[in-house]
This record gives sequence, structure tokens and C-alpha cells, in this order.
Amino acid sequence: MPRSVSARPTLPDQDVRLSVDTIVFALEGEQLRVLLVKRPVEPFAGREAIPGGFVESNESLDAAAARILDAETGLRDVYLEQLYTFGAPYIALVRPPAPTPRDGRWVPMGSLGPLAFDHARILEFALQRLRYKLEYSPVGFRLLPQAFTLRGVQNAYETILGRPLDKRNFRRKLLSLKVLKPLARSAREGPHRPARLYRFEEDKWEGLREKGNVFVF
Amino acid sequence: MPRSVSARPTLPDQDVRLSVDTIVFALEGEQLRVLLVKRPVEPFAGREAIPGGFVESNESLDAAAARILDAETGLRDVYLEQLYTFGAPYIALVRPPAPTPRDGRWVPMGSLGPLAFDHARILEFALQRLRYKLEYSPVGFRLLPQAFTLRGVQNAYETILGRPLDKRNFRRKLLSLKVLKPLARSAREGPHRPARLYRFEEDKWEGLREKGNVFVF
DNA sequence: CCTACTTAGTGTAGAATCAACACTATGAAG
DNA sequence: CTTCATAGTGTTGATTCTACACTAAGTAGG
Repeated sequence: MPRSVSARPTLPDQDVRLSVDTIVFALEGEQLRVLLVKRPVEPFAGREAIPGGFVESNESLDAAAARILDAETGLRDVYLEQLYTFGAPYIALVRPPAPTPRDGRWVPMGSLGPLAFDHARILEFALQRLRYKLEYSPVGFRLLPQAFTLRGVQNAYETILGRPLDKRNFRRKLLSLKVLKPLARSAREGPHRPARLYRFEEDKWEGLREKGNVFVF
Repeated sequence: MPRSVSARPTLPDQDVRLSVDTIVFALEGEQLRVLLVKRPVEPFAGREAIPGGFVESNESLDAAAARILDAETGLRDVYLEQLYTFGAPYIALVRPPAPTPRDGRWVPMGSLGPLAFDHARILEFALQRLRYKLEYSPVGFRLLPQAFTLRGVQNAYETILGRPLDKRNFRRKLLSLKVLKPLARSAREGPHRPARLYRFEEDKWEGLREKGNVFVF
């Protein structure tokens, strides 16, 4: 299965090798300390760095992490955990109408068949990430058209989270963030009362987190 | 700088190559959909999979992700974000007394000098992770001795979070999780009233998240 | 044995936040 | 002008969070 690793970009061009870095924390009195080693070689010879090294062929990442940590610092038998379980780190979000892919097909998350590798687990994980991310970042709006209705946002959230949300509570909370700009035009679809359209104001979002503001449903 | 990538373990032994996988989400009506492609080659030929491919030498991960997505699905100009910013995915936690490393040295998080690569940013990120993780997982106890006092836990949390916590609120909340087992013995250090010792019960933690229980200070 | 010292350990009240809930307003279509 | 379907709006009770101060107990020293 794919694993999280890192490649040192400062390596010679020929063949990329994989490196694992390990951040070691310890508490000492009132301080949180981290273990650094001095690099004996270029690049950055002499600079302090997080312990890390290259994965050998046929070696698991877990094994490599343990081996390298031992080799570089002499530490062994410590609690070691992979910070992220999976290594395929890209998520893409597209706005509707979803483009028709030249190859591949769109599959509802609810009806996945058997997948290659451990891709099923990766997808599950990515969905989890997306859910968590909804709470503290504006990723949701990247899945919506530039102009959207409040109902549209709520639908998106409900779809992603997989549960219904209270309309009034949702609107109150969303609007209280003051990141949406009401547009002049309103949506006209169906023979019903059209809803107001909004636009997401990227810049207004900045600093919300610092102010302790979150967006949890 | 190191980047998040994944290695397909099913590759021939000789030289490991790097792959990037991209999960593409889109909303369609009431469904969250994901883009899958059929693998044309072994391993898992014919199986559906997340679009992904190998990074070329001298190619950045961002560039590789975009290139591969385009090549495999024809999608371009979508919002692409690296799920995790850094690729060094291991964090180790050691209990006091912190072992003396054969090489390297312990550095307080507060007084880091210049570091190799982008390790400063990685450390900052790891600390963030550790803080977040405190809230929903029992990692904190991995930094403490097997037997600890409530004050000890609070000190650890205060150190990691970098801010003082209310003693009574902290104890109430921690004990309400019912994951600590009081021990018979109590701590004897200093000429003062010794505090009760507790042990963390790993198994009691399981399922706390499901029950919607979190541990935020 | 008594006193002093220092940390352990405990409860409450007011504020803020969350969750549940139902009706009126408005535009389109016929 | 009536019908229909969705848009849009406040309040209340429950829960959770935060701020805050005193008594209890063990050790050490006289």
C-alpha cells in the first residue's frame, strides 16, 4: 500500500529516493522539547535537522523510521506513529457542473466497488479529512458554483457530512461568520420563490481561526 | 523541501519510484462523487483506482499531480490542494526521563535555531498536529510516565498548548472521560501532600469519539 | 507533638452556546 | 387572483463553558 514519505528535493537528479523524517517530542519540566541532529553531510552540513534518512528497497516505512531513528540518535523502543496513515496527499475539488472526464468515471461515494491497492481506505480517509476540513476551512465553497444560495451550501454540507442540518441554525451560523457577500441577483430555477445568491469572500476568511471562530455542525 | 508522496509497494524491488494520487471530489445533486479510473496495467489491471502516477525526476509534486490528473482523466484547471503540507509523517513520543540520545540533542521548542531544509515549518506543523491530536486522542499520556498525577497531566497539556488551564475544570473534564484508573499508591515527591497516581486505561478510550466525546481545553 | 508550609483536592453560579421547533413571505405559473 | 413550493425568519430550554476560593492532608522542622 502507498505510504507517507518524503523526498529530499536537493538530491541529484538521477533517481529520486525516499526519505522518512521523524519528529521526536519529549516533555522536560515546563518545556516541550524536540530532538534534532546535526547534519554531517551536504546539503545543509552542520545545520541542525529533524532526524531522517532514506528508505532502503524492500523496507517498510515503519521499519525504516525505526531503523533511521536508531541509527541517527540511538533511540529505540519509543512510541512511533505515522503522522498520516496514507500518503496520497492530493485532493481536488471541482465546481458543478462537473466536467466529463475524458477517461475514468464519476462514482458516488456510496456505491464504490472493489478498488485497486488500498484505495478504498484512502478514499474513506480523504472523506474524513474533507469532513473535518469543512469545520475550519472554506473548502466547501470550492465544490459550489461561484454564486450560490444558502440552501445550496446547506445541501453541500449535508451531503458531505451525511446527515441533515437544521435550516435556521445553519443559516445563522454561516452568516455570523461574515464571509458571504449577498449578490444583487437571485437564483431563478423552478417555478418557486428564488433565493438570494451569495459569493464567498476569500479574504474575509483569513484570521477567523485566530479569533477562535469555528464552524461546526 | 520534502513533500508528501506515496510509493507503490507492488513495484519491482530495484528502485523505488514516487507516485502521487489525487482524489477528485464533486457534488452532483445529493451525491458526493469521486473520480475513479480503470487501471490499464498490472497490478490490479481492470480494477478501478484513484488517478495516480509516478513523479518524474526534476518535477515538483504539485506539477506531477496536475500533469498526471490531466493525463489520466483529462481534467485540468481544478482546485488542487496537497492534503498535507509536509511529508515527514512520523512523530515519536517518549516518556520521561527522556533518554539521552547518543547523537543529536534535545532542543526546547521555544528556542530553535536555523534548521536544515524546511524543517522549521515541519516542526511548527507537527506541533499543531500534536495540539489538535490532544483534543481527540490520548497521545498526551504517551509523553507521561505510566503512573502520573492529575497535576502532571495538566502540566503536560499546558506545556503543549502553551497556555494555562483551570485546575478544577481540567480535572472535572479529564475524569469525566472515565479513562483513568486511580492507583493505590500516591506520588511522594517534595515535602508536601502527595497526589494520587493514575494510570491511563487504553481500552477505555476506544469508542469515546463515536460517542461524540471530545476533550477540548 | 505541634506548627508551618505547600500542594492536593473540591462546587457553584452566571454566561455563552447549542438544539429543537413552525410559521409567514414571495415569486412563478396557470 | 389562486395555488404551489421554496425562501426566509426568533425564541426557549438544555447544555456546556468559564471563572473563581477555600479546606484537606502530608512532610519537615522545631
